[in-house]
Amino acid sequence: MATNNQCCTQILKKANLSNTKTRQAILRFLMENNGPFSINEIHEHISHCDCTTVYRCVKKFEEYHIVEKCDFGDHIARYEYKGDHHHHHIMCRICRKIEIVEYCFVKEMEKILEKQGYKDVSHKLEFFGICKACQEKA
Amino acid sequence: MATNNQCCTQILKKANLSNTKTRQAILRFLMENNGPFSINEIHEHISHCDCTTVYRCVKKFEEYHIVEKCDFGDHIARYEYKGDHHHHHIMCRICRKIEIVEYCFVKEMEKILEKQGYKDVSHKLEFFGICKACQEKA
DNA sequence: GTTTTTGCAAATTGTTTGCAGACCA
DNA sequence: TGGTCTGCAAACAATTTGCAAAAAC
Repeated sequence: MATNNQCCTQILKKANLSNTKTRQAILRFLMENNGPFSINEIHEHISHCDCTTVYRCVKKFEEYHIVEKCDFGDHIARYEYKGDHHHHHIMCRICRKIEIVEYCFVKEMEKILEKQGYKDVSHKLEFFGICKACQEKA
Repeated sequence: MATNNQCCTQILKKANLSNTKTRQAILRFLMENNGPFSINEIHEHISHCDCTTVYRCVKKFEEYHIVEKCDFGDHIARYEYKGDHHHHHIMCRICRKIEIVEYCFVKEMEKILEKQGYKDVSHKLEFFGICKACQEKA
């Protein structure tokens, strides 16, 4: 516990973010539990803290690349501690439970997930970049 | 024009959806213009029709697999006519312009998109399925 | 003529903003 | 002490819902 708090402090310090109790609590929650969490899920696990603060903190964390925002197309932003290894997620279309997917090629992954017991697997893949026009403007 | 309307009528009939002017107009707009469009974009191109109706129509269309919902993580749902060929999209992080991506392997695709002039290409890939627990409940 | 769809207004939900007081450096 | 962070309330924006009138079958 002490070690985890120290770890959070280090991360915040490294990013030049001030080290408040709330920020520590949020960051620690995200570090100790893997998988993306909604603002409400984070809020429920942090004692005495306003939802607004959670919004503001995770936004700051995202800005400093400490956490990553995930989007599953249900209008709910979810945030995940950005560990060192690249992975994707699978969400159950019914219960919304999220699990981690380690593999990294699309069609093959779908097959593997089906072998693991998921039914009707599909995926959403979107790319983001900066287009030529915007590069020239900048 | 007449042909397109006939085509829309056929699609609606096939899905057992009643064939109203508004539905025809929305479907036709989506069929004639490729790429995903937001509710507002659709609404702007349809004459004399309420936004609510657009929401309701595209939802129905989605339910009947006539259109597909796309999500780029900006809290705006976009809908695209579901043609026969599988593809993905790339959105400029700055101007939000969306283009179609034909290739289908992630890391390779990023490289190809960079060669085409996009900068800082990244992607979001999420899977959806029905988990074992939910299969058993059903 | 019955059912479905539409338009309008109001409600809902996730998220953001403004401001005064509390906390951190 | 000076600047940043937090809590609260109010604002916002995308989407949904309720209901009566209009259109489709």
